[in-house]
Amino acid sequence: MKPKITLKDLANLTNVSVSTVSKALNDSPEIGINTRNRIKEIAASYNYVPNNIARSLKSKSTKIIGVIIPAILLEFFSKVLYGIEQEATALGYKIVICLSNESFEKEKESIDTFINGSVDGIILSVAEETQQKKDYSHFEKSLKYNVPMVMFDRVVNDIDCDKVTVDDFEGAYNATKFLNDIDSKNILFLNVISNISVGQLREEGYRKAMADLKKTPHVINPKNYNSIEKELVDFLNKKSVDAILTADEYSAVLAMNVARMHGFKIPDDISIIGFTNGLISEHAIPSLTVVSQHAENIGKLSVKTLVDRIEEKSTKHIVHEVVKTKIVERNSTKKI
Amino acid sequence: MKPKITLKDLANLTNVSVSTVSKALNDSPEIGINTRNRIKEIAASYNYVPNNIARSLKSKSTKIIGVIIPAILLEFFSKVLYGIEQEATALGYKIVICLSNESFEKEKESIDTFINGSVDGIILSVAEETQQKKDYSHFEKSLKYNVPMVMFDRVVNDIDCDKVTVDDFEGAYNATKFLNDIDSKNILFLNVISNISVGQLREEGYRKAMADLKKTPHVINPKNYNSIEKELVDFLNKKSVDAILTADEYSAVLAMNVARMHGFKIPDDISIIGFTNGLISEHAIPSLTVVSQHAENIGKLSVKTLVDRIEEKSTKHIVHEVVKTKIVERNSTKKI
DNA sequence: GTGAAAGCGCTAACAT
DNA sequence: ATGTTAGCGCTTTCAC
Repeated sequence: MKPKITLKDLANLTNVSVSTVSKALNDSPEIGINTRNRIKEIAASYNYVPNNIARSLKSKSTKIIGVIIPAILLEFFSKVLYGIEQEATALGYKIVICLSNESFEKEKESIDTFINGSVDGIILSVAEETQQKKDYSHFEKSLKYNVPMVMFDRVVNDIDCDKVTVDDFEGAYNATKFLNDIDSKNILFLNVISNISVGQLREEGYRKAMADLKKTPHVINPKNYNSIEKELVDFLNKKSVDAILTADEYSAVLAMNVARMHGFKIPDDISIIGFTNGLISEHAIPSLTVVSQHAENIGKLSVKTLVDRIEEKSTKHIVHEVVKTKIVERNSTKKI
Repeated sequence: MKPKITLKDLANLTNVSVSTVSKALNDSPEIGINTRNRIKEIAASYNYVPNNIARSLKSKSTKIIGVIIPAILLEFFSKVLYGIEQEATALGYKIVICLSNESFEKEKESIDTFINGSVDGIILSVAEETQQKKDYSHFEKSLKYNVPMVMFDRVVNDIDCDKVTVDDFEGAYNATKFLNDIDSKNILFLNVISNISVGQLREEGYRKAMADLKKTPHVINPKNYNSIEKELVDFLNKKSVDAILTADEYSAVLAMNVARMHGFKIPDDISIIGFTNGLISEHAIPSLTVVSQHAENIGKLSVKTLVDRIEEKSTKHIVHEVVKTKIVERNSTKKI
């Protein structure tokens, strides 16, 4: 990569000082309009572009937001990312992305690379492994370094930073009520993600709704997607079920297939609702009724919150924004 | 964001000079082992982290790769991104991402923000609008600035830079042969993306295969997803068709549904193959046979190619890597 | 073994 | 209206 032209080069070329060139290019009124134009022309003809690194060093601001997400292949996160990028661009920021791939170590390393001055702030969603280890020292570290940080979706309550979450509790609560309203008698909650915060919140919302409805809750927590079929079949053989709420999207599709293979008609015999409004819900047959988290909005709101903090427009208090969920009704639930 | 501790602060704290501190922290043998350790301890206790911006300014290398993709919500691109991130991390680089959202202007702006020294190189896939306008001046600009660049998937042949593509021509050629091998008589090519390079290449591959098979090619080019149904139905009513190859993934699912609604059994009456191995292919019913492009590998290979160029390990010649496609056989095609 | 000094490219306070 | 100078935080050559 051959050296680019610098202010100094331009100064030589134009026979003025570096500062004059700098001021001219920044349209400072200090410089006469004619020299200003002359300098600009020469700069343009040499394709001059100011070096951003040098600027950042001087201004102590990079206009870059560091983003750490657990997985890009989960559609939810790529939607959030879409929102983040849009809002960041609108506010004049760039984003640099690290993927933790659900690993504690990678998350920690990512934090380290962000607190060395290369970003103005951090947006992140906590890795699964971190939530299990409950080791949050790296977050505390980044706070100690005074790098503004906002956590979204998967957050750690003990960490004193801005947060943007989805109302998982209420979303599950409402979905349960919804199933009840379409006359479901026995509602099962299928939770493969009980190891992460959002999974737990959704389960609590379900339990609360069942309690309010004076119904007995039924929950199964398969270890992973492979064990769903067996556990679900076992349960269906033991108890009668006419509605299933799942903590994620993919489980709902699997549950639908399992139920159908065992002779249930959907939605006539069993209604199914999943969490997350993604491609596979839309294209499943029948299409899946889901609790939508407005992923894009979460991304946008995270950026707004962070930038407010960076530019110190926001109050000193920690803010915790909660994005409301919405039920998107499709064909996996009975119409009444 | 309160000021962080610097080398200078450390120098005061330890009563040695800045350069001594710098050398000590970088484990220079010039510095005595005892002072070295003393300084390191103090640095650690003050949570010292070297400022990366300053380093970059000095070293003229950022260890950052700029990535410009047309859309993050297309699964193909998020898979490529996954590959890019993995390989970049492995080679000690970070990535910063811009989304062109298929817009010429955004793509141009993104290039501008990358050629100001903030990245060591650029990886990109060309926006749809750019391919239609055929205005490639911004790419020429970035080349003039000597920023290494690699284009992947959607590339511009006229631009003199490294490229990584999928063998779209061969992929379509092979898929057509595959359909012929399972005894399809009338193979239709459904192409909604004839406006971008890869769509054209796939169509050419199909036409070549049909020519080699001495069959008459049949192609329909709907303007968008909404017009697929009508055009396809019109065609099915006019001609007999027992196999459909589509230029993308989503069209294949739509085609499958349209065909079924019109009384065709899949795969018994019509076999269908799509391009791109994504979630919806896997979860469609029946699951879809596709031409897989190995998105992740494309990402990894792009990074390797770029880093070779950045670190000048590669020869001076432009390289054009071609990733082979593979047919993933599922249930939308007849078994023989 | 340690330090002084220059310089990466830019900005801005302070001369002139 | 233009130039001089210092300095952002770091590395590195050269001197002691």
